[in-house]
Amino acid sequence: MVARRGRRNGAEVKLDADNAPTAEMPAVTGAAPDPVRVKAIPEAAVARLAVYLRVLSAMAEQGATTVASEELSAAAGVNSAKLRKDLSYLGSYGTRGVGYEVQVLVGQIERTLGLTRQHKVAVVGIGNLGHALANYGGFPGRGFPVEALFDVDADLIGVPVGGIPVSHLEDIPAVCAERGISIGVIATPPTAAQSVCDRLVAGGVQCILNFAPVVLQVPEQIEVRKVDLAVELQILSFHVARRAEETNSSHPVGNGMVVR
Amino acid sequence: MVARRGRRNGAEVKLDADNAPTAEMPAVTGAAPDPVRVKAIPEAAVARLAVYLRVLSAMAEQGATTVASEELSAAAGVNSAKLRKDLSYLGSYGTRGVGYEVQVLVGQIERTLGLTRQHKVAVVGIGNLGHALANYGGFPGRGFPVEALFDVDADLIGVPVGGIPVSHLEDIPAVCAERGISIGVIATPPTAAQSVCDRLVAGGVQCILNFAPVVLQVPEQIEVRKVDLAVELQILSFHVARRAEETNSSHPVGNGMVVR
DNA sequence: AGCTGTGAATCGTTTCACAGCT
DNA sequence: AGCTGTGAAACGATTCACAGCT
Repeated sequence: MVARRGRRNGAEVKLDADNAPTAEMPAVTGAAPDPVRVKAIPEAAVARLAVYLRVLSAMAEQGATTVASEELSAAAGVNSAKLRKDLSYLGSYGTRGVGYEVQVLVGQIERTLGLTRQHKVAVVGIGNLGHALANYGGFPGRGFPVEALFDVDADLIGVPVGGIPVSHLEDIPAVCAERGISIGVIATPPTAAQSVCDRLVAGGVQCILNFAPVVLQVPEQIEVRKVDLAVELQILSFHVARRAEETNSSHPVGNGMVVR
Repeated sequence: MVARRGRRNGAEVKLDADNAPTAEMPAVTGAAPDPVRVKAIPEAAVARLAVYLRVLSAMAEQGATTVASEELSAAAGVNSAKLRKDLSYLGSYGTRGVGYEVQVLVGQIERTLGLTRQHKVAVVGIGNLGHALANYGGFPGRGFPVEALFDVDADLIGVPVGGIPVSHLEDIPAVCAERGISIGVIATPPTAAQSVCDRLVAGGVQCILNFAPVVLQVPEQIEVRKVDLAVELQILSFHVARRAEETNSSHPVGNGMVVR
């Protein structure tokens, strides 16, 4: 079966934990009533689960009780094989010949994504973007209440935005710790981002969502996700350029970029 | 290495025989005078090029003239092998034994990403987020000037935001066509997003950056990128949950009551 | 008859490791 | 001696295709 190959000789050995994406390993759990443990879900699948969840919630609201992979996948913009594979990471919650029960799926995805508890959010940098984020007022569906706001601007300190008074950057560690913030959102100018990040970490936040265009340095147990407007636009720009090049496939060179 | 490239990076037709379980034929059949195209840059690499570009620009500002892969990769948060591979897609612009010339690299990346020309942007939905985006005033480094704003709200029509007067959603096609908008940014509530998207497409935009939590349906030549706050937070939530599970690996924690 | 769940094949990305140039 | 450029190996994600359940 899974042949395991040695590695030549190099640094770093990544302890090959056997997580074949589909294997029924005899979990070491004793007589656990609930098969919760098992294999890791691929990162890419996690992102899609969040999308499925939204689509399913919408369907539930419209009274759907069951849904087939074909239908759900179409609504989520993926193909059905991928959808089924993704859902299979959760366990077997579908009914062959029928489909999935919407409510069951919603529950399982919420459990898997850790949405059965709240995650308090702090927003740092109350400029245009931070303001917008703060006013979102408890991001999506209640699970992510914004409970702290920070900025450097003296004129803003104490002013409530979306119901929460703004505190000073220096108080990040204390306030985050005190309020039990678990997610920090950085919406500051790039120059301030790293120091803000350090303070958030000092305050005990576990994850950071970074809107500032900088690569943050964090201790390895902290999870960081980055949303970068400039990068998104530049990727789009690349595609426009590529399309233009393709359409008038007349000037293949001009600048010396050639076949490899 | 005779890999043959399909036309497009994403979609592309399958010309694969969908039968013989183990039979495999030397793919590529009638090779027409297929022009040898420039090797396409992997999608994943494109996103990183944008990051390298920013880092390089910062280095240039501080007077650096050359940089080695080790240094640049560290600053960009990737490893050096990946960096070198990514840069190799642009061509050979480094000097063995020395490194890369910062200015040369900046120029090549800009050219590759299509940043040598401007891409006019329209922002639709002037709520909190749209307002923030509009005020960015010509996104990153001058290459993406915001030149049109739209909303449904009658109170907003005509009011200038960040220097540009807001127009009505209905005028999207006409205004976009007239001003030569190439990128549309959707910052509306989810319910409006698809219709806005259709109008942007009608107005001739080639790419869409979608902040609304919906899966957009677009003609295949339109490139869409999505930025989804809820999804980002839920991914972070997943990691918090997984870490918690790992730390206390024994207790599935009963069954949390929920919130959502 | 229909649809899920999943091994196996395929495809894309990352990493290794070293030849080749400076 | 040092650093790039790159085949090839390893890894990871997606798609195929069908066995197995309802």
